[in-house]
Amino acid sequence: MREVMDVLKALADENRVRLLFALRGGELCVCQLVALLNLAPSTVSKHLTILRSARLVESRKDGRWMYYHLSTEFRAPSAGKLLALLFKDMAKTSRIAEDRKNLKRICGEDMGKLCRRLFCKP
Amino acid sequence: MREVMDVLKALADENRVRLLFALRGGELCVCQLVALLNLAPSTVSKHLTILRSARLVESRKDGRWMYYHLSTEFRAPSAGKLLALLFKDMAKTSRIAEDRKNLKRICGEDMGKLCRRLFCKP
DNA sequence: GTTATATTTCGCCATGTAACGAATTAAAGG
DNA sequence: CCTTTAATTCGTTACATGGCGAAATATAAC
Repeated sequence: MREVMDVLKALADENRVRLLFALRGGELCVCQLVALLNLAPSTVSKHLTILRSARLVESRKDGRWMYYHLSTEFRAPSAGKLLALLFKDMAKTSRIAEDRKNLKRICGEDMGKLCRRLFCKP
Repeated sequence: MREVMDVLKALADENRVRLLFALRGGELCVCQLVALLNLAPSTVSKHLTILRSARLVESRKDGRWMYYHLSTEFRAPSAGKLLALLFKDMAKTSRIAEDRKNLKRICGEDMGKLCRRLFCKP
């Protein structure tokens, strides 16, 4: 029961659901996810840790950058199917549509500049 | 997004998931659900309210008794499928197995006695 | 109508969680 | 090496949530 509850608890926060949606298109760097949610890096990092503990995402380090992607294999049985269902349901909500638009712009930006911007938020 | 998040938040508590499981077999009276979870009646009532706001359960009043059952139609798209998936995943966890056993016993008991027991917990 | 009974609502407390900024770690680049 | 930079961990704060018991509500039984 613990494992499934971890998944359900991980899905109970809107920002984490937005992260999962963003990652549907492929792996993304933490700085891009920070730009998307417009939250403090430390906050986003914590959310990603929670998603990873629930086995919903995996990470890969490339130099200074950390990339996150959706888990290919889920320990919790059929969490993948659950996500697929969720994605289908929510794909058309306004917030997700907005995110998709923003993400397109963010992915077009230079990642160096993006990161520099992260550290001088007033 | 709000509607789906309501469902996900409702599913993020173990006791509420246990309630949903218990209701799979058909409608149950509040007092039976209280006996199952072994929590204060007010607490169980609150959980049921949350499940109802998420449109996961519906209620029916019969005299003094209030019966709850799983929603037949879910406002949040495919919440039903989501539940089905969940049920399939968790049916074999020990806690749920234990609940199933207890519920069988509880349903055999006289409901009047059950209710009387609720109000003299030390 | 008064009492008993089943459930819910309310007020409270303890714990959990999301957010931030500061400090820390890890890897490049000078 | 020392600095810069990307990400995480830590410490704190504010707010959400789960739990209880007491009071309120609604219905049946007397």
